[in-house]
Formats: sequence, structure tokens, C-alpha cells
Amino acid sequence: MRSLDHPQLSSVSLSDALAALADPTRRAVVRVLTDGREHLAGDFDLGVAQSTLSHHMKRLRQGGITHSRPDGTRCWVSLRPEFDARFPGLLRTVLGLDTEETRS
Amino acid sequence: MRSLDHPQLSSVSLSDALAALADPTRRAVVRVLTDGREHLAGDFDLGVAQSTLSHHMKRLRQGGITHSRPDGTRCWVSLRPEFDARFPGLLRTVLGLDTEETRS
DNA sequence: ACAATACATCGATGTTCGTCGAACATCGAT
DNA sequence: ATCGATGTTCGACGAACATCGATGTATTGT
Repeated sequence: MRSLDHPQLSSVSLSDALAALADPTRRAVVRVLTDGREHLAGDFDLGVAQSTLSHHMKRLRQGGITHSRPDGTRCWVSLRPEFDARFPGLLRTVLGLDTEETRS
Repeated sequence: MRSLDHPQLSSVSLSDALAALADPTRRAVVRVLTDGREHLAGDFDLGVAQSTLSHHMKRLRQGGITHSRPDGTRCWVSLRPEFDARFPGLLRTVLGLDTEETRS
């Protein structure tokens, strides 16, 4: 695997970010990542096919939310710290509202 | 026009709300509504066909964000006050981030 | 060299979306 | 009864989406 594309944060629109966060599977990924550490892409067990998860990872990247760092055959995923500078408070607000009651 | 359907807020998921807010035309509607008053559906001039606007109004209703009150041949639209109880701070956060720089 | 691993990408499928024009329904006014 | 205004709904369209299995591609380990 050789270098995945990460957009400049300035080119990520609010629509892009909200659309990325509107999917429950993707929010589940982001929720895991809020511990601030890197996680292996393969460690997410969200009940979707491997190719589907890869697709969601791409959308999260394109939404400026996550960073993917290939490492050998594997891929480390983490939150993009600059995201909060572009959309202050958005992640905290959305994840704070993402509970059993509001999830779907 | 006879009584449009408004979902119970408890049945509106975070995904529904975020998807409703992910569209720039719909956010433009919500932005106008933040003055707290009712607005005529026809007063929104957002550069889309009338039928398209009606479609967006429907999605905003389904997202639990707005309320539509038919009145004769016209339709008054306003924010649903209970929305903020279901998703505290979401509207304020999203609209606060919806600037020239992040819009698209 | 070879096989296995971990992920991306491709191709396909069915669904949803945003958009439009046209048709329809309701109401107020003439 | 008719007309015009205001919205909704319908039907259609291309684009995008979520999903899958299969294939491709590096890389690590044997």
C-alpha cells in the first residue's frame, strides 16, 4: 500500500464533514478513535465486509476526519488533530449526542 | 394542503438529523429560521425549483428540525423547539460552523 | 522464490439523493 | 364557477451511496 490521499482541511466543506458523520458505521469508527491512539484498520469489527469498511475509511479520510498511515501490509488509523481547528467542537458535539437512544 | 407529517422526535436518529443538515440548501433554510419566527415557504429564494425546495422542506421535517404549518394556500415554516432537547447543541454548533469558509 | 497477510480497488447491485418539469390539490378572490 | 397563487406530489433522470465478492498489490515471513 502506498500513500493514501488526505485532502487539505481547507478544502473540506461542512457538508463533507457532516455527510461523513451521518453514517452510523463511520461514527462507530470515530468513537473508537477518540481514545486518541492509532488503531489498526483490521481491528474494527463492525459487521460489514472488509471492502465496505475500506470504503468507509476512505470517506472518513475525505471528510478530513481521520488519517490513515500504511505500515507494511497494515494500516494505522487515527483522528486528524487539525479537524477540530477547522470545525471546532463538531466532533465533540456529534459524538456526545451519539448514544444508544439516538443511534441507528 | 392538509396536515403534513412530522415525526416524533424520539424516532429521529442522529443519522437522520445529520443527513438533513449535510445539505447546504437545507442549512440555508435553517439559517433563516434561526430568528425564531415563522417564515413563508415561498420567501426562501435559494435558486432551486419550487418542487426542489418542497423536497428539502420535507427532509427537514423528517429530520425533526422544522415544523410546517399550512395556512390556506401558503405554508409557514419554523424551527421545532423540541429539536434542541433531543440533540442539545447540535443546531447551534452546526450553524456556528456554517460560514463562508466552510460552506459549499 | 513462495505463500500468507492486510488492505485497496474494481465491478456489480440495489437504494437513496438532488434536481427538474408537469400534474395535482387547496384556498382566496373575482 | 372560474382563475390565480401557493405548495405538494409524481415521474423521470443522472449521480452518489452502501454493500458485497473478487481481484489486485505491497509487504512480511518462511
